[in-house]
Amino acid sequence: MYASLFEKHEHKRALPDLEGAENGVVMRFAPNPSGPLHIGHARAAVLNDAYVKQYGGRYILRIEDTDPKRVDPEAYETVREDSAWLGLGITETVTQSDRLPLYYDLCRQLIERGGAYVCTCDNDRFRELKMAKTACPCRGQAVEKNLELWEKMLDHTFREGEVSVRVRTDLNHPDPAMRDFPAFRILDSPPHPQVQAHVYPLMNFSVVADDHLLGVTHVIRGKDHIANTRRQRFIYDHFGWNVPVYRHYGRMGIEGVVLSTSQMRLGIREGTYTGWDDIRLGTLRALARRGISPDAVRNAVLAIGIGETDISFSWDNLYAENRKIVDPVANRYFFVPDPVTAQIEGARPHTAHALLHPNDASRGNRTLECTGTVLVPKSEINRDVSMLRLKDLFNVTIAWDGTPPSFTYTGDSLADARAAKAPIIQWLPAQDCVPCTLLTQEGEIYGACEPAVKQELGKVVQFERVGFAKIDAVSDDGVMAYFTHR
RNA sequence: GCUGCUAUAGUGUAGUCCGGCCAAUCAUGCGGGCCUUUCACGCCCGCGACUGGGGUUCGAAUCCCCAUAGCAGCACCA
Repeated sequence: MYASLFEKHEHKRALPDLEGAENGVVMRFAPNPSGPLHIGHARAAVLNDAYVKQYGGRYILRIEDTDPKRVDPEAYETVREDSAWLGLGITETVTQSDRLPLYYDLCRQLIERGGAYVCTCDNDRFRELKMAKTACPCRGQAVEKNLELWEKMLDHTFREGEVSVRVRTDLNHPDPAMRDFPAFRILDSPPHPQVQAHVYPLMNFSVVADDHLLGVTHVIRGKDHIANTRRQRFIYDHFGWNVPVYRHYGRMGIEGVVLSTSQMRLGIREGTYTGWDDIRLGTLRALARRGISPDAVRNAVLAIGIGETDISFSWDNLYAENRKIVDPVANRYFFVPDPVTAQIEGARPHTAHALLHPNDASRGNRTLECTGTVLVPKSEINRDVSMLRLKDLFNVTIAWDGTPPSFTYTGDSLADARAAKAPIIQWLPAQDCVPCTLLTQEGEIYGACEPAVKQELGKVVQFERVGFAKIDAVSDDGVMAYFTHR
């Protein structure tokens, strides 16, 4: 199922080859369970996914929840749902908080190998020493002493902030970030929602442990991890493990939406946003609600690729991808924004038959009964126009002999309208239409649409001459739709 | 400040490793036209870039040096 889809993309946009991937790969997508996935996550998720699909292998969803401060209990499920929406070919899911004993065991081994020591120095003090390239007193402790202290960490002898496990690296390393970085710390609060613990690995340790244990062969991640990759290298070397192949893509600037989880959460709590799928947010749920297809997100992200340069995400490109997907399937309807009522003199009852899709007559058509009074967009009625063509219906002249202007039927001929260069506009029978609110990122547009739109709940339609819209809710009061894009 | 990375049109991207086939690819965007009872789709035409300066070479987007700009990291976050 995915194969055919993928080949279609692969035909046009091949990702660069990964070295050592010929016999298949094991890759992973490793988000924090702190909230729903957003476009930034989608890049990591889709890129890794694409390579697994290209070379074959396993794709691990690894939920990285080793900092209880950054865990939202609901996000475990949210992350899975969003991953599924994106169409990721996840073959297995692991959660780091389930694996604490594994990390503890490896930590003991690392200490035994002399690759780590337990440090009881004050944080600021250690920092000073680190900057001065000098060893702290703990660094010279015997392995036995370190093991003893490690046991005391585990048995609650120490409290938060009093002790940490450090990886022995190179104190003379030119980059201070490399020097004896921490691997474990104690966190007494808040409690972890998933597990009872107080000793937690830092990301650099748990990532190495899991990448090794799970057999990860290739890692594609953002360049904010370049320093971590170098740090993690020290741990691999202590254990003598094989290092995966890494690729670091550049920073992606995304304008116009909120991406910060804390900002989103705050806004939702305060009522600024309606929820995680508020269309002003950059979450995948928000995109879905607006009618962006997951394949459009995939294609847009794959087109960006794994370049190391910093880029700005292009909504235009995403919309173009989405339009390719949605245009062939979206039914067309009339939506009249900011409507004015026009009574048309001399109009006998007409029935309009408009195609549901202009390029596919087999989909059938919709019928609109005009009895003489119609709704038209206010923006189309101005003194520059003397004649209008109501699309699929007939022609009307406008006379500005008073306020409001008067409308008169002037025949059915499309050719006449063309000759007069009359604008062809959408309209609705005044007696047979429903209120419709179109929600855009800029604000709400009030109007009316065809009653048949109610049957498109959950789908993307095209409001002719307005743009694509996702039908979000229908009720006796009318229709709520989200503007997707033009 | 220290450590490192990157630099092709408005945006994204190909080409850079192994210099000539690149007066630079594709997509998107924008402008114009055709088609069309939508300002959608489709088709055609056009606009638009190798950060700057040196050097090597018969020849440089591609190699070297310098400059500039941007970014990342320097957390008991991931």
